[in-house]
Amino acid sequence: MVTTNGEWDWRRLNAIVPEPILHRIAVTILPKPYLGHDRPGWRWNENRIFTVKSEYNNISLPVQDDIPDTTASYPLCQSEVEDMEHVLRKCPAAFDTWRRVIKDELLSIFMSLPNDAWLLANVKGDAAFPKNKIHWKNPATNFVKFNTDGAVGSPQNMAAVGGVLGDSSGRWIFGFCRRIGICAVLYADLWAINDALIHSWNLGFRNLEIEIDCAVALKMLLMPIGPNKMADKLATSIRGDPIGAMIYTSPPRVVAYLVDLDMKSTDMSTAVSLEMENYQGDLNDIVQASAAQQSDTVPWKQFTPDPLSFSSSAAAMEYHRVNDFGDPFSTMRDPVLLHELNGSGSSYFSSPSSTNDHHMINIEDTSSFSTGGLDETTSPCNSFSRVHVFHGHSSSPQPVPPPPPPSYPPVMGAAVVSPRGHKAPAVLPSDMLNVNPSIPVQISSLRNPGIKRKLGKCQAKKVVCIPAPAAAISRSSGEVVPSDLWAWRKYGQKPIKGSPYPRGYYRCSSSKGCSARKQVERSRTDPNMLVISYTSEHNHPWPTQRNALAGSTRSQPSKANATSSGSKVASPSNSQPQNTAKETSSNNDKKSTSVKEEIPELPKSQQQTEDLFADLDELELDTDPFNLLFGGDNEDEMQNENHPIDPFGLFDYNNNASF
DNA sequence: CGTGTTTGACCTGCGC
DNA sequence: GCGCAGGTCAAACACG
Ligand SMILES: [Zn+2]
Repeated sequence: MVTTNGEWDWRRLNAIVPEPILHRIAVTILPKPYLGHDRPGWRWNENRIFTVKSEYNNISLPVQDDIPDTTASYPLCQSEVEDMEHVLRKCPAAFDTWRRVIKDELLSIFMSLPNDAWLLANVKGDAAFPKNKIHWKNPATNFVKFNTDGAVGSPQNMAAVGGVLGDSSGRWIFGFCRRIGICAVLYADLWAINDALIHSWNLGFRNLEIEIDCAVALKMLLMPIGPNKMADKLATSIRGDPIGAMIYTSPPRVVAYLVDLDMKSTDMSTAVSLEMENYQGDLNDIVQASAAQQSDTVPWKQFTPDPLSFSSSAAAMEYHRVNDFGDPFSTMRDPVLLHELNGSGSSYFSSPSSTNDHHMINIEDTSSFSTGGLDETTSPCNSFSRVHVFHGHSSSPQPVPPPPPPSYPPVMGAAVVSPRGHKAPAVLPSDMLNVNPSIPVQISSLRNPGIKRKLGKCQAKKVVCIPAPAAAISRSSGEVVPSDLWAWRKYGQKPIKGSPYPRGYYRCSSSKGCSARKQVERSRTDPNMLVISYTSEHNHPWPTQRNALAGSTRSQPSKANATSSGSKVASPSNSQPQNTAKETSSNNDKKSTSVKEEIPELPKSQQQTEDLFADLDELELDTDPFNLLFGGDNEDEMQNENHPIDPFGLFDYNNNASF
């Protein structure tokens, strides 16, 4: 079940192990040479050696096991008291949350309220206890800070991790997210920290502050290092191939908007703080989107990870360069295309893009695909086209050139981590970062300006390749084109010769005189990829108010069934009911109310494998424990308080690679 | 009623 | 000029 490389043999596992188990296996660390050999141990004793005393303690005291179950919720503390009050209030873990949320001067009163009054105050969102906002706190000068988070979603405990890297002035540097499989929140948090450390290392940052929101994970990481300590085991061994990784080296859509505000603002401090306050929610979105979206990248289905990247900074670009040879994820088996788009700030497509990377891709069947505007030579989408890089404007601390990967056995357990809200900057000496050079990522930002673009009328056309949202694919019919900050209105759909998938035509609907257009179609060579072609520029800023959802068609016109056979525009999906995907997300709140655009569906045969992940999109709803805690009250509060324009209320994150 | 999609008809450019 | 293919228009329809 393990390959010669010491990794899970997904081909064999896939044949005999049910999918839920595969998800759990995915987050299970295989023995590594530098971690020592696995050996059986007595779980009830700290040194893993069986003693009668330990067994007596085990059977006589209801003490929680110190190794969290990978499927159940982890024990927040070792307290024997497990009544409601303890769980909600007095448990150190719960208290830590309240301490961060409730204003300091009211905390003692809040915690001493009688149970019913306390509950009532929470349920009603009592104004007597205004909640703190959780702020981004900039790291110390010359430091960068990684804000990491792990989330576990409702179906099957599918977990995802994400992180956002910012510099001491609050600028976005980098972000990532990926789905890791099935595990507990604690494991997800640890994975997130692991990923953050690796990314930081590869970006060349050595003065790193990590902020996590999981006190238990922090506690584990700070445990003394010992051969049999759980902290050592976990902190030094949580690593492995990413399942589906998304890398953001420039702010995704929404954050980019705030970065744009930042650039236009004369009050830098205000703008920056606005920007960073959104990182919190954005991170959640990233994590959740990762869980929901990247389901086609699980290792047992597709033996390659699936990173996406949005580059803005020199540091990030350097990262890509570095990743060509030194990244811990470099064992990814398939080359990854880095599709690069010119642009700056909000104007992602402000200049003609001719920087497609043809160094690492295989262009298949070019001739048959290049029948229209979406010429394959201008849209290098194929099965390897997974990475997109956007040049942004945000500056970042110049990273030191990444040294060669350290030799084993470095120890990560000593990394200084601060719980969210605590300022505990710490230097991570290079030898404390454990980077596994056997798992590099093949991401490249090589430019090839020599590629000539075939343009219709000397009109700049920018082509983006993005992975189609898996959740949408899984549905039996209508799919969802990932929305971006712009409002698009579909005005046509045509079958394209040589491609089984029709092309959708969209124009900007937020401004009447705007000539911006976009075309969306599936890549013929990789149906999991969407080719989005943008034409013309918007002549207006981003819409700050989303149009009403009215008009979003949820069913076909009745005559479609009768006439589709003879229709010149008949598409393979038109006769299918198209309501499932939309209605699934329609019960979500503001995050999913953006305009959805229908895109051609996959053939039935390809849908079947995707159906296994049909429920993953529900991860978007309930994975944020913070929202669960406050029932959305806090979200409204945040919007009203400090966000003159709240992109999170306008745009969803079904896919954040759509610009 | 405003906004959006669907879809047949129409327009345009291109090759022959 | 003709046919083809891609792009656009706009009427009909859907939805809240
Ligand atoms: Zn526009």
